[in-house]
Amino acid sequence: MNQDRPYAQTLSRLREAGLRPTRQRLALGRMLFDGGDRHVTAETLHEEAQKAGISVSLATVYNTLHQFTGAKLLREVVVDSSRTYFDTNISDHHHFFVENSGKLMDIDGEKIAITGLPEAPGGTGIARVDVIVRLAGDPEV
Amino acid sequence: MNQDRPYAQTLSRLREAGLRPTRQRLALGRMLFDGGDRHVTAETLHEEAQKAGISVSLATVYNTLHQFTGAKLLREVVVDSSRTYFDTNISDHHHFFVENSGKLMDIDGEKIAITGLPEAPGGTGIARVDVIVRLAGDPEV
DNA sequence: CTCTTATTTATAACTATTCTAATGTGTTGA
DNA sequence: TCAACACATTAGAATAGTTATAAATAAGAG
Repeated sequence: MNQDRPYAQTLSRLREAGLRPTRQRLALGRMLFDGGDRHVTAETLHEEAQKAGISVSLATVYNTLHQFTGAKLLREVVVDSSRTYFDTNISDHHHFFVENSGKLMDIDGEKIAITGLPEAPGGTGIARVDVIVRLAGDPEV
Repeated sequence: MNQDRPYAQTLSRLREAGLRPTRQRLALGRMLFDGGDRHVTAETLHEEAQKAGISVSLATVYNTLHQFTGAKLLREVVVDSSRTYFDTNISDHHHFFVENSGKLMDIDGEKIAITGLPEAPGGTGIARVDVIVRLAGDPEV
């Protein structure tokens, strides 16, 4: 897919977000957006970049993940108090979280319906509803 | 309530859990279980103890919170990747989380119904389902 | 009261993340 | 093209929350 213009997709996303297409952002953007939906942490993405021979500092990985999140290219997922996950799937959806391996899996937002939600307390509004289904055991995949 | 035997409730809970009723555990247990439902972090509970003139180290607060959680006297709530919250309400329920103040509020589990949950992937089982309703703005209380 | 073992404690260590200040790079426009 | 400027990247220091360590203390059994 896009063998000849491998960065075209990321490039236009960066442009729309008003982010300069630097070498680092292009490389990270491509790793994130070129496959299907992904869940990464700063550490895992940094490691992946290293292995792919891309020289990028951990600080830049953090910066980039946050900038992408601000630009709505990524979404932050809070499931574990010891790490921050970022999700390339920004559509409405929820998660399975395998507690002993730290693996996340998407659950299509349309599949799940939540009824009976109380109204937001006065002065506030609902920013988002997250459903996290915590799994015990090891998925056999 | 229990003016004359203020630690009786905590004492029996500790006994059941097989935890020695030490000065620190009794004091923390009382702070946690004597009022209504509470949401604390190690820091907030430690600070509260200090203010009440109870001498207990932060390390002990952490130990105690984890022991209480292990004994199912508390539940851990993951809503924010920078702190760990503990909830004295151990019945089935969900949460409002006010993002800018870090305040948690319970949502009765019976009020909410979730339909369409996919089955747990093979090899795993659902350990728990958490619904977090993230609120923006300031509750006018 | 004494022994044994669990508990507490101060403090060091650790981990994930953010900050800082210096260096490097993309973009603009002359 | 290239100078100049604003924006990015970087290494490493700093920070926050939490956990580990090892010595001191206190609870329970006899």
